[in-house]
Amino acid sequence: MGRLKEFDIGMAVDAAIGVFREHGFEGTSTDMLLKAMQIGRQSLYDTFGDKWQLYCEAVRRYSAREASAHVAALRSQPRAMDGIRAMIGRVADGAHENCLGVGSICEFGNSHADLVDIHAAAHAVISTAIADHIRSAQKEGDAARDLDPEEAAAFMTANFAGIRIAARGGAGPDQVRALAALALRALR
Amino acid sequence: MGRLKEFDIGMAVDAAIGVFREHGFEGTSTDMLLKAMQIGRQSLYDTFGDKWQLYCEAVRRYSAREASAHVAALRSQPRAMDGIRAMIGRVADGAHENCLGVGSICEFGNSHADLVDIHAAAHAVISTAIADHIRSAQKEGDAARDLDPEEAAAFMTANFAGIRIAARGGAGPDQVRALAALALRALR
DNA sequence: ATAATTTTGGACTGTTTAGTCAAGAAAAGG
DNA sequence: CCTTTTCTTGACTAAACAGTCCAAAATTAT
Repeated sequence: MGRLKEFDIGMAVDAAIGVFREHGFEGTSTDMLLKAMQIGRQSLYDTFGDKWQLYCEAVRRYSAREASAHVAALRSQPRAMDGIRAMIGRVADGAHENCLGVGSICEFGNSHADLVDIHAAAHAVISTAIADHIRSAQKEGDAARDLDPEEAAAFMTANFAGIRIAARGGAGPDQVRALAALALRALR
Repeated sequence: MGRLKEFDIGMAVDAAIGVFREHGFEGTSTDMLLKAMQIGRQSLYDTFGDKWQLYCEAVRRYSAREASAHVAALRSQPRAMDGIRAMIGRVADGAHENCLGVGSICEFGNSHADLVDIHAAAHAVISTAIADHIRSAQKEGDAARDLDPEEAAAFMTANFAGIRIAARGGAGPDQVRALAALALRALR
């Protein structure tokens, strides 16, 4: 049944994620990818098809992981509002590293169907989880009753992007934390 | 004293802005620029130096115009908080078109000194204008007293980016307006 | 007019790009 | 052990890339 792959595909995609999130799709050459992934040229094309498919795979893996981390942070606290605080705190703490999701949307918008699907899937997971937590927080008396949970969830995810871009633009940890605090303020 | 330029430099830069804001720097080829700007190759290099300098010029022009528009919206209303509302409303209304400032930060972060300076200049204008208006709104009783005006201003600009990315990611006009309303909510 | 100066357009260059080809190396199944 | 399948390596290709060169055209100042 033939030879086995010498490299771990997950690891290779992770390395590709590292390059793409820093330089975007257009700013990344195949040579950069090969060096970072530590694989040969043909291995890349055999395994992933072409640069675009590898990019999609990277965005997919990144988004899925990011979505799980968001949800995990949400559920890490017994009180719903504390979970929301933990989630946005996690975003603030990691904001110094560029986000592949934001970069991908910024670079391509919704002009590529396959990419749109990937983003939509991750966004659905995150949004519904946040909306649920907003509803719980409303019941627990920590969030305003007049908030629309879906709108509030969209507001949170928009603020993730805003915080990350602020950080990429040079905002320091204190400023980033202040942004997170103000975003939470809109919920009460 | 030699021949005069046949094209208007401002117009040409505007055309370049249109291409750059849609495709980013790396995603734009010189041929795309020449076609959009309707000038010859040599004219581009004589007038602007190279692709990077043209890009910087485009970002500079775009940022300056955007900053003026923000400030104008702020000052369009007698009451400070109404000005803030008008400003974020303007962002929401134009969010369907991609922002070159956001795109530029997303693509290059703060890794290029010249670009950092351009962003810093525009950001300073906008931030101080917003902070001033927050202070006025506090005096007029429309904004919470415990807000730090600089933090609140940074929060607003971060939300501009968040709103624009949400729109680029597919959010419709209603969703975008909801995001703007929630951002304002954090101020009171 | 004419000379000086500058723009302009097109051809050109060397490099980098994404992607392919072909031959050899390695390992699983029989 | 040997065949078959797959992976790996490096050379290769054709196109796109940013940027340059040069001669012709155009316009102002003298």
